[in-house]
Amino acid sequence: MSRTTLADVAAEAGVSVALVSIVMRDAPGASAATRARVLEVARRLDYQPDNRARLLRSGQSRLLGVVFGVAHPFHDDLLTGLYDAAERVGYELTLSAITPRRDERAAIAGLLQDRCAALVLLGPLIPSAELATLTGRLPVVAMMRSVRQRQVDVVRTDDARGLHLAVDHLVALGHSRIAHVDGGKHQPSSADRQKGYREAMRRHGLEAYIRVVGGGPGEEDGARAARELLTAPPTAVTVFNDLSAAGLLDVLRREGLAVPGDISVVGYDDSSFSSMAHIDLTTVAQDIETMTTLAVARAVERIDGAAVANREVVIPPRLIIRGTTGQLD
Amino acid sequence: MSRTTLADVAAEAGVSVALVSIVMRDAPGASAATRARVLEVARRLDYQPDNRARLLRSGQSRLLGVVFGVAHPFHDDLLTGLYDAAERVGYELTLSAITPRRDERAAIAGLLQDRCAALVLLGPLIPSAELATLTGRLPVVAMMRSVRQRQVDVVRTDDARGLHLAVDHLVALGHSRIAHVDGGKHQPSSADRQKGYREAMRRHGLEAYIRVVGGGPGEEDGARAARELLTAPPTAVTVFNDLSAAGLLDVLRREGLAVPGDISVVGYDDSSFSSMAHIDLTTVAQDIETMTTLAVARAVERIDGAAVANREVVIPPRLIIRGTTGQLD
DNA sequence: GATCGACTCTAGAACGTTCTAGTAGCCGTG
DNA sequence: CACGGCTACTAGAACGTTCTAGAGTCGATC
Repeated sequence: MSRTTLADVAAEAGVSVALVSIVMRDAPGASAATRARVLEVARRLDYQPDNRARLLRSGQSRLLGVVFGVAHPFHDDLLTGLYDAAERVGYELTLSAITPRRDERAAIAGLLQDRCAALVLLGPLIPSAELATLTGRLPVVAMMRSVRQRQVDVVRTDDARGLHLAVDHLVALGHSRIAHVDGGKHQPSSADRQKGYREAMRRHGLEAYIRVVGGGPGEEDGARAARELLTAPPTAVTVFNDLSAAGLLDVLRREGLAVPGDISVVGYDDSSFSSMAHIDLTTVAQDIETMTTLAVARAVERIDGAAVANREVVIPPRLIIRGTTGQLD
Repeated sequence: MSRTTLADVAAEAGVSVALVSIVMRDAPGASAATRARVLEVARRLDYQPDNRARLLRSGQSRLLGVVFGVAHPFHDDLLTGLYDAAERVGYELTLSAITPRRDERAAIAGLLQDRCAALVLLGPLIPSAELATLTGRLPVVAMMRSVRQRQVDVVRTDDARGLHLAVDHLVALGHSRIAHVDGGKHQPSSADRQKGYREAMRRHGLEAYIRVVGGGPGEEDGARAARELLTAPPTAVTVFNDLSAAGLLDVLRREGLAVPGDISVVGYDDSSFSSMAHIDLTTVAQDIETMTTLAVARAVERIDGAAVANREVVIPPRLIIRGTTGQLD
């Protein structure tokens, strides 16, 4: 388990440590001949650069810390996009997970001592004041949540507009008794989505039909909401997210309601599983590629000390019409 | 964005750098009085230790690299357990994800230059020879997959036995026409589970009823298998994993089959979503806590250079009986 | 043939920490 | 009072890298 270092390679190749460093970094200052020879020796000795020493010396880490939650399938989709975006700009990602027994604060603390250059938080739940104090130490980009504090950058979907799209679509199909399953008070984007729902209903003159049932981010929350709805089923329902919608769908179908025959359902997120044939959920898509690209770009701008014009970027959502919504008879 | 270092704290507190280091590490060699004073100054200057420098100097990194796949919900459950287990033995975790555009090799390469002390791989797909070469550099523990090469440690569930449990349970309920939905040739544990199914069927004298349909690890694979089964439905089916079982269940129910009335279904993994009321899946549980604890323990033993008696640890599974299996009329 | 510039290379300091080897003071013991 | 053995502390090297400053070499230019 002995690590070969620059010094080993240098000794073997008969050159200085500095020169080997130059070659490994592909920096100018070495002849083609020695470059080849050093590379050959490095390969032979199975040299692996030590990132830690490298970052320690060079000061800047080209490393983004990402906090995600194991309970959120949609976070997996975002991680995929973040890896792509980071690679494009030459950054690495370090991940820190939130688990049932490891909260957001612990996840963030883990990243802080890794000296990453900036933090990207997926739907952070901690108070925004706390996020603001973090910015004293490094740039912070919050995704999928708005933050009042001016120091924190935000990249999010226009969630109110997302629910406008959903309600408009349902109204166009002839629905008026449209309910909304909420995301619960712990979900940052929950309020915006509910607000969007209410606005859209009012705009269509349907305030009399406004009905919000308590829910949450998980499948079981949707299932619970479905049972509550069944007491007096509406003809359509918009749901906080896809996972919750999946739970709701399952209960509805099991109780013998046809979707979309008896009731139409719209989810939110366009999680990768929502497109699968057997779910086939009409949903509001967050533009993952744009969001992740912008979040990474924003983090890098801050790291580079660039001036940032609009600290809050709001991306328009897209309605994806699939099989869970249909014309009202 | 200026980070305060040990030297800053030392200067402010009027002591040496070494003493501050002692205090921060909670090591013996400082009086209670100075300890308190130094801690106070550190807090006031908002000192954060630099993990990189710390690890660089102390040689051993107390850091485990974990490779997981964003497409596998069960991996999220394992991550949860791994975090717990690592914390108990005083190790940290660095995660590296496999995404649709970032393969296992890339994920591993990312961890290697972080100089983590060992690698824990969740159901690795790369050839075992390649895993073996990795062990030249650092200890490697593969979970949920057997590896012939002697250098690689393995912690896995006794998958064959898992399917024995499932088949035994179904037979006890009166079933004989029991089919198995496979995990596909890319899933390492697929072969063991299929083998277990065949053995158990034979043991019960049911070889005539053996029927294996092609599947895979995802929800859509299960849905596809369900459509294939529908041509001549068996009375029970064992499925490669829970995710696939969920897809299968959905298609079956949609086609009007009652579960477990017309057909019983057994999953595998006991993923967190399988216990939810609306899925309520009978399944073979992998013992997450034991597996993750042992995987971490094994990694640590190797790091410490301890001799390892049995390099392959096989954990017995447990059958969790829920609502998708029932007596055959 | 001296001077310049480009090119290749090297010595040694730095990054922020831990570790080794020590120094100084103090107390108890014979 | 010399000695040993604590306790509290410190100087300085070390970890593996990058970076700065500069030293040689060589050919071209004046």
